[in-house]
Amino acid sequence: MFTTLDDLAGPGPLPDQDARTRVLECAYRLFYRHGLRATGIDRIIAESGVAKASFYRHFPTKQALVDAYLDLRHVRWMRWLESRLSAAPDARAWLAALPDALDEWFRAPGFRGCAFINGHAEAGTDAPAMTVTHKRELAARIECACREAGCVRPDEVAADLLLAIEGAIVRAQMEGADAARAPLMRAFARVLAETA
Amino acid sequence: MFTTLDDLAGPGPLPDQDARTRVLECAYRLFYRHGLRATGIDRIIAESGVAKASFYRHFPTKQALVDAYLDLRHVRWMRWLESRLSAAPDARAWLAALPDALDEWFRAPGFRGCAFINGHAEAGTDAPAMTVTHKRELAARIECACREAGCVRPDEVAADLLLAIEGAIVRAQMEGADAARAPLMRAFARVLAETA
DNA sequence: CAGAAAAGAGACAGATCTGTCTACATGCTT
DNA sequence: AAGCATGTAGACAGATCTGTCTCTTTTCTG
Repeated sequence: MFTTLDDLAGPGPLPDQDARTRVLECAYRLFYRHGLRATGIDRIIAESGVAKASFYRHFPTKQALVDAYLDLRHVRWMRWLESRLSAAPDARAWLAALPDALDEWFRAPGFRGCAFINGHAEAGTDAPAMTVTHKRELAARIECACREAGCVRPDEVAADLLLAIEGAIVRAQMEGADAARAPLMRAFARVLAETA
Repeated sequence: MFTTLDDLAGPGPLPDQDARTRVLECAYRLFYRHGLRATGIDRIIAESGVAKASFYRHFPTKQALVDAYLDLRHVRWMRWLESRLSAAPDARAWLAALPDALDEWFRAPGFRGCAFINGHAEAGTDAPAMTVTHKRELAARIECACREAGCVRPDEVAADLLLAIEGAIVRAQMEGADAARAPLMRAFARVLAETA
């Protein structure tokens, strides 16, 4: 079982899956690519080849579909990360390999930043809860690795690494992967050099 | 002439300014607060107290208004930054004072992240040019300070600082100013400690 | 086989959005 | 005084968006 960036991007066309899956996978692509507000229900219905009644049977409102999309994105992204770093022999190597994994993500075709940062930015007031939940779970995962690696202040180290990660995502989204790679590497090197 | 965060927020109600100013100031607040797509022309027209024909006389399309908003935001933000850091005696102090200035911004009422990151995130494909222009001008300004401060590789130092800044903006937007402050300070301290 | 659940196809409603248009008032300039 | 730019007020068009509803067909299950 190998999880790649393609899995993160979602499967291709789904000829004979059930309606809910087709809708969700279609929304998964369109929401990430074009944004939440820019993607209308009608378009999702048309491109997923599903009847309108079927859509509203599974997702009572658009917001419900947005939430399901963010949930799925969170699960896939975390799974991709774990899979991508599963070769690391210990927590220290896991942390050290993070920048390379992110750089791969930044270079993936169709990369358009973090779905949760983008969703949060778009929502204005009252952003979906999953946008911040995702970041907290990522922070918790990193902090766990820091603790395992024997850092003296794993919470601070994790916060520092997360700051660099968020910055790299934004830089890669706006200026391309090359603009993010070296600064992210140096930031990680500096932070991890300070700790045990 | 003193530029404060209030100036960055824009003036209050404008009873008897010309129509264009009222529209632009109203858009300035609504676009930042609620996002570009979420803010309709009709609402801007209603809240600015301007006739529809007057609006379209000054801004032929909504996109033109968005561009004018981003231009104005860029000018005000850069002016605010320069004013806020004008007390720094030299470039090194200017760089060292940057995190405190940003922290003030993060704590300002109504702070909702960077208008250009948000605008870029919302736009999906073909984001407004100003979103990336703003970041390039900020990067250029920081690099200039690094050069003035005698950094050996001002471009690299500036890229590292900008990465931390972007990360801090996103962290402050999603988790609040407290989550961004300490990591940003440490990131700056580390980067600047390495250079002359 | 019979009934129920799920799905397809599409009309429809009501709201909203961008943008155009007409009609009229005000003030400035020539 | 005449002309013109600017402003207000609001109807209107055409598109789009979310969500509801009806009717028919397929598919699963008891």
